[in-house]
Amino acid sequence: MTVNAATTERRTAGRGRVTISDLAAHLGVTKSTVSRALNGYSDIAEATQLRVKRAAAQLGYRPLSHAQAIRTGRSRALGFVLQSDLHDGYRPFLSEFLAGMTHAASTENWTLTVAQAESEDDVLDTFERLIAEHKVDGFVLPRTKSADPRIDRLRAMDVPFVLFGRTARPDGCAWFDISGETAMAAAVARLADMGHRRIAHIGGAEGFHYTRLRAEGYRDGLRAAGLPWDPRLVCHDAAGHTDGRAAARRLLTLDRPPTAIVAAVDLAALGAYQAIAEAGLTVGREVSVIAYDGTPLAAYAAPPLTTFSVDSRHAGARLAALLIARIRGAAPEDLREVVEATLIVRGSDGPPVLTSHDLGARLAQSRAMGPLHP
Amino acid sequence: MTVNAATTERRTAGRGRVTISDLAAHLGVTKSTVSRALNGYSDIAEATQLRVKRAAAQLGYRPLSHAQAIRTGRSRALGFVLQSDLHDGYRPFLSEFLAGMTHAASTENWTLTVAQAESEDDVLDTFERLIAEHKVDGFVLPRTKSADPRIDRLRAMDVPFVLFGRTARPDGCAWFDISGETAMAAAVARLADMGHRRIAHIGGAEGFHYTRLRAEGYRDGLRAAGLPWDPRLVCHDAAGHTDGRAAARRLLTLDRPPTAIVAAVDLAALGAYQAIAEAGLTVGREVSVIAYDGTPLAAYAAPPLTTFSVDSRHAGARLAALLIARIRGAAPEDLREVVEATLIVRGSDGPPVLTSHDLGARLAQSRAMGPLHP
DNA sequence: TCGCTTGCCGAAACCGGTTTCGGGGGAAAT
DNA sequence: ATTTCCCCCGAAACCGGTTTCGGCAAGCGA
Repeated sequence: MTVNAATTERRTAGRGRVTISDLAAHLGVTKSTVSRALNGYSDIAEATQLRVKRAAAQLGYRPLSHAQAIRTGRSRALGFVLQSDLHDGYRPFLSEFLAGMTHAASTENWTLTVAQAESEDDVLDTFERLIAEHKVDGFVLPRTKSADPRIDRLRAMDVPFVLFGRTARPDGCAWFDISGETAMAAAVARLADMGHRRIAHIGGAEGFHYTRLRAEGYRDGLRAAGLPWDPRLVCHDAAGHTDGRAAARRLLTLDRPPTAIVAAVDLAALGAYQAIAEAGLTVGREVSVIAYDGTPLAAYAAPPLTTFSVDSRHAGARLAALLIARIRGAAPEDLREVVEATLIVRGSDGPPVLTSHDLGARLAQSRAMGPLHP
Repeated sequence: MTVNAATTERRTAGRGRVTISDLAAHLGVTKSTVSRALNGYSDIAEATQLRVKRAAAQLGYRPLSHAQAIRTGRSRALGFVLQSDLHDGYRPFLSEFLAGMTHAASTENWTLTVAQAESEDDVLDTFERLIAEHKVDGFVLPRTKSADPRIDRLRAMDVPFVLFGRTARPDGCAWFDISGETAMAAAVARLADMGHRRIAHIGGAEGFHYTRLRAEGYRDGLRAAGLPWDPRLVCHDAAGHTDGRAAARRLLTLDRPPTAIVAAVDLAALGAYQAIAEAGLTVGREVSVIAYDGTPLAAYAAPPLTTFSVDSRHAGARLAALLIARIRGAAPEDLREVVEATLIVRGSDGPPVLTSHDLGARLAQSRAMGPLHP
């Protein structure tokens, strides 16, 4: 205290921030002691650790992550790169998702840096750059594909990452996901219970693993209900509104059309709405629809869409926590979580008012009389 | 070259990155020379600067922004904090906006770090924290209010910032904005040209400056068309679908109801759609609707919504560029841009099929007969 | 009593940059 | 020919942390 009185006088320049040297001088120890005490090194006496930590809290000392990074190579930053050539630019959940990630990150005093890339190759380059410049310590990968080049690259670079979603070759991967397969199966079960016998599936964009899982869930649901799987009832690669409309149009020209549709994504379902209306039918009566995503606007469709809601904010928060754990060295096998989506029952599903046979007849008749004479 | 041969041998450890020392050794100069050459100091000979820059490019040297930050206090990072208690959680443009910001930032080798706060006070605390820890050098402020506490705080802290939107007291502020006022005025002009004489306005959420500007634009449009401004025709504080529906319901109970509605936001317009349908009317015939935002889903409403589209990506890019310029010392008065929105004509507007008087009579009659007998 | 281990902490190097200071050397001035 | 000035650049300190190394003192057994 007496010896260090002079150095204690040294005023902190930068914005009044208290540095590790200030803290050390205040305590009458060296900054190396402070550093090791705060980082919990065992060669610092328990009592000293407590004293240092208490003083740090009291003086409001927070280490500069940049300064740490230069020595440790770790910047306490999570990376998130969004790929903007993915044509389904509609992401109402991004805001919630980011909020979850940054909230969870900030509780550990980590930050989130987001980058952007034009193409898949550009994403990989961005990974390289961000890692080379130590700007981030790991990545959260949204929208995982069954075969995902990003995973291969990060694995090769030995850079920590976590998936939002699952993938075909899961070795070395940590993830958080929402079970689209059980949701789709539950949707089929619900419709079968209502009396539907012809239930179609409009699948999501090809390549993404969730599309595969949801299609499997649809199949599982049929099997559990004792219904046959008919390839004519499943449509592939419907990413958006237009695709969904086209898919539903095709389904309604079938000899034995479906009386219910389970869509992998809300947007496709909303497209199907339009096709159903064009055919002179009413959603929720002649044709039931259940979808997945919980898009807010779907609540205002006519009729309001019955859909599975996902908690994007919670997903973001879990992913951030998992990634931090992964960076700290946890094994990826221990960092895998899958939760259930929750069904929001609204007005687009109900018992069939027509059998598939009668529905087919009615559609054939209206086609013969022209679309404007139902 | 001969003297430094030994030091040149020193292998780079960290991930094979080339450091300033590597580059200096390679060139046979000191790292101070390299640093000043790359930063364009005038006390380095032109020829040397060229030689250093060439070698840096060739060897792929990129300074570690952390290492720079510790001395300069600048981290080459833009801050963006999203406030998650803003109930209008629907932000389909966030993805585009972020893409624009990060793209522009990365061309200057800057990054974007996003944070999150639960409340307005929390936002201010987050500002303090991010600045104190030198994590960002400035902020982009979305959704500016007429009186915005964030602006006051950042002004007081003397931290650079730019607004997405304008504000009531613009001194010291830089901004990028899209002119909602001219858009609203153009909408009124368009409708007046079609023959509408009673044109209503459904205003946006109270407090946000864009709401005020769009309301002014509506008024300007009326004045230019020689139409009177009637307070009964303007609704306030409609942030979302529900508010928009309520507002339109009220408008349709007026003695002389509007034959056209200009909505400040798409969501409110979509709510109005529902109220119009409930009243047994058809959007685009008895009641025209023009809105603002360019929400993608509005293209699939029935009828497709005529609306003003904003280029969120461009906005993000410009804001990033402006903020970087601001941080580098440009005067805020020189960093103000306002661009026009572009009208997307779809199916929700057209000449009135009924006068306001006749429409009022018809609505009164259907109210008397009950809502189910139009 | 002595030597040896062990616990605890200080001194100093280090990370990768930036910035200050000072001096060598060539050109212009005397 | 000498002085002066200025152009360049090297040497070293510095930013705020982390980590290595070594040494002092207390505790232990012999």
